[in-house]
Amino acid sequence: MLGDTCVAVNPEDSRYKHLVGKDVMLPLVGRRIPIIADEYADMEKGTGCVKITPAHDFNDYEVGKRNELPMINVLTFNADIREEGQTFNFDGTLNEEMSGFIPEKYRGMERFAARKEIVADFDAAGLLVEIVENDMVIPYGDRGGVVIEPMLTDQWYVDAKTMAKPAISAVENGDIEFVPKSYENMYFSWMNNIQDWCISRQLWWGHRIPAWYDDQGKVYVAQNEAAVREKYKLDASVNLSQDNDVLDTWFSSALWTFATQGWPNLDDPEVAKRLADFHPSDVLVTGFDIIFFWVARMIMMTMHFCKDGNGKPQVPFKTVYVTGLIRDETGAKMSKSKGNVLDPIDMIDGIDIDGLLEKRTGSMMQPKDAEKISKRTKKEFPEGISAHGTDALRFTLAALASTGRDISWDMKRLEGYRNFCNKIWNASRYVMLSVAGDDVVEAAAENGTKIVITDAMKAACGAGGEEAVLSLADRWIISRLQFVEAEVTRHFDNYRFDLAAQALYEFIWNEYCGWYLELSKPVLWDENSSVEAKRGTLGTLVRVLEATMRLAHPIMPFITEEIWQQVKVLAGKDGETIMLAPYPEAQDAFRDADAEADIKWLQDVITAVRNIRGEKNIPPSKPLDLLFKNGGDDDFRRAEENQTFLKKLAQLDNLTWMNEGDEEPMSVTQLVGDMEVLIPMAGFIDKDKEVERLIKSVEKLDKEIERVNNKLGNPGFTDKAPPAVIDKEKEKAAGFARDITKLKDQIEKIKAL
RNA sequence: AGGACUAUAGCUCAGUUGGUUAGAGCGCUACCUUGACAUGGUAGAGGUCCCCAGUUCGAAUCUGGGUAGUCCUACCA
Repeated sequence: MLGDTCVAVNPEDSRYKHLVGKDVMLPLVGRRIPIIADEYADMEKGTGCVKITPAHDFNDYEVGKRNELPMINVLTFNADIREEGQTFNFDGTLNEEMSGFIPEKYRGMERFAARKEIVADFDAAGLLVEIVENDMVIPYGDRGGVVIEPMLTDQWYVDAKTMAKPAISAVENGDIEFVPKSYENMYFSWMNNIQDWCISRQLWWGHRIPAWYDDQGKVYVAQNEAAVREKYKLDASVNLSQDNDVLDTWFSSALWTFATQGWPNLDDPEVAKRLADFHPSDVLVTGFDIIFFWVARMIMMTMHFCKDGNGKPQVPFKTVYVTGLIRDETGAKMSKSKGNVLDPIDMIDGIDIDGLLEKRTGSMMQPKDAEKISKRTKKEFPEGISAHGTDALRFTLAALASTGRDISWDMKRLEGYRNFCNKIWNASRYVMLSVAGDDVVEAAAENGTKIVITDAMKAACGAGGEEAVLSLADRWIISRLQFVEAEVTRHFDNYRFDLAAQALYEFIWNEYCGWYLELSKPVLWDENSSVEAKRGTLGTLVRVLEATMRLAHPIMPFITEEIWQQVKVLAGKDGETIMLAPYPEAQDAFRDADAEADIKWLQDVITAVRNIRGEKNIPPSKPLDLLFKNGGDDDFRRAEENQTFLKKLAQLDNLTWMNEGDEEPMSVTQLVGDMEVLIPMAGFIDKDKEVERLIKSVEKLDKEIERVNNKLGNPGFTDKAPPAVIDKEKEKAAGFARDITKLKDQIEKIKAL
């Protein structure tokens, strides 16, 4: 009421049209104020008339500016009523005409008391018609918890619209790229609607505003006081005092890429060189929630202050990699007051439940919150958090970092990747056991020392280039290593840390540990293997492990360094640390499509046998006989060449190739390509169950073949689809048909037995 | 209110420009103390790709509408 400078009605409001342009007398203060028409007044609300207080309300401020109304500041910095209102024109200059008079009884009064008093005085004067409940959202201060009152103050502003223009085009023309790209929309929508930026803050911590005032309040701006005196030719007789305000933290932060290199001391040759070398920088990694606050401001400020040799504005960085936020297991944002914050250190080192409770509730201001949080914490982590290690945490973050989405933290994933670290460690243990022998490895483990690498060990691995023969498995894993190297590199290049992590996981666990280590055993444990063959396998074990450690190092720095230090010499490498070792690069010369195809066949046969064991509940310890049937030349060759591998990994006694017309014993069958794998099971087989199992497979294939045939029978498909797609479908159909024929044969045979 | 994003297995998530029998890890089931590892091994079950319509020979994928959720911005005399 004390600061009102007009009454607004809606221009469409027929009730009040005739009053627009007239004045009313503001009660209590006796101020004469105009009635104006402004669409801000809502005809539906209340009387449809609303009083306007431009100095103490955001909306009213806008109305005031639109209608060029004066503004009257009636509050002190304590939010008490002033002795007299300060009256300004809409452009901020002092207003001499409108009175800022405040009745004596309100002067110096606390704001809420004054409000009550004014309502009471309205009532007493017979001016109060009714009091209506009105729900509204009022902003409260974070720190003090009191209602925030907008008011007029002097502040420093940056003309953001002007600065935004080059910053927008830098992203439009690709000088700066967001990853993922979709965040560019967010950036544009912010930059295109940018408001002038208030950069002054009333805090004690920060860069002080470089503005000085003389005793008359006249303002001078320059880099420092001496510069001010020189620039404005002020001698020592003029008293100068610097503005007490400091710069917005984002203003200071926006200087980061160049200020850290020594800007603005460009005359210093070292600073100039640093800027030339390191500016613009490459990649900024940040959360999407500060694209507005920081990223946009950095781009604007840098392009304003930094120019290249031709005067073209420099960007601060070329790529902005935007991460998601880590949320808790229920998807809620982590916050202290909710008590759902997980400290990375606790996941690395572990913490007991008491320590965790103390951490989460120790500094709570509200005791009732503390109780809730401690209950929740006890339920979620009854035993506290166990130690998982740095590498596991880092790997988990990489694996979960798919682009453009938040991460709901999953402790189970962390456990899985801790197990992965353990797996790697044990694989390296197997390699060292194979190279150095049990006694040496165990002695070293007991003493906590490294295994001393002898010349004999090096020679056993072929580290000096001694003659070696590679097994099929050796050639296969070397070929697969090329593949994973290329994959991981590609994913890193695309900022797909999740896919890089997945490729590493898949290769190390399934291919290297799951298959290759097992395939190395028949060679290493066979007394009849030649020295060269053993050297080939040992050398491959060691070299692939060494390269894999370098490949995984960015995501698991510690365990890879530890293992690398042990195996580097065996792999013929040297160097102080894995950190300085070159990153692996795939080499086409080491790719071996034949070896990959052969091993694929081997895996399929072994899996087929294991499948039969699983289905029929035959323990792995019981050796079986295996019959091959209907294979081609490749099948025959592969079976011949890989007898040792097959016997060891599938636990087989005899391998027999069936010829046309041979009597077929009662067997369980699996298909491997065109070939059939048979396990004779006279006496153990349940005829009905086996038939049932086979019928189920046939039914599944029938469905597939029906689908494919429908497709192929559709002229729309055969006319319009690309030939490659059609061929693929035809091939599929033929394959299904072959399989069905074989399975049906098998069903007949079993039924006939 | 305006804008953006998300929806795929019980859970956490992949699925590149439309053509896969829709994948991974965890969890689940059965079996296994085989000389790296039970923080392990082998095999397996589990999906109306939120709903509706459209485009197309063909849609988890593209378009429109709807539902649910998350976030940002603004405002509510």
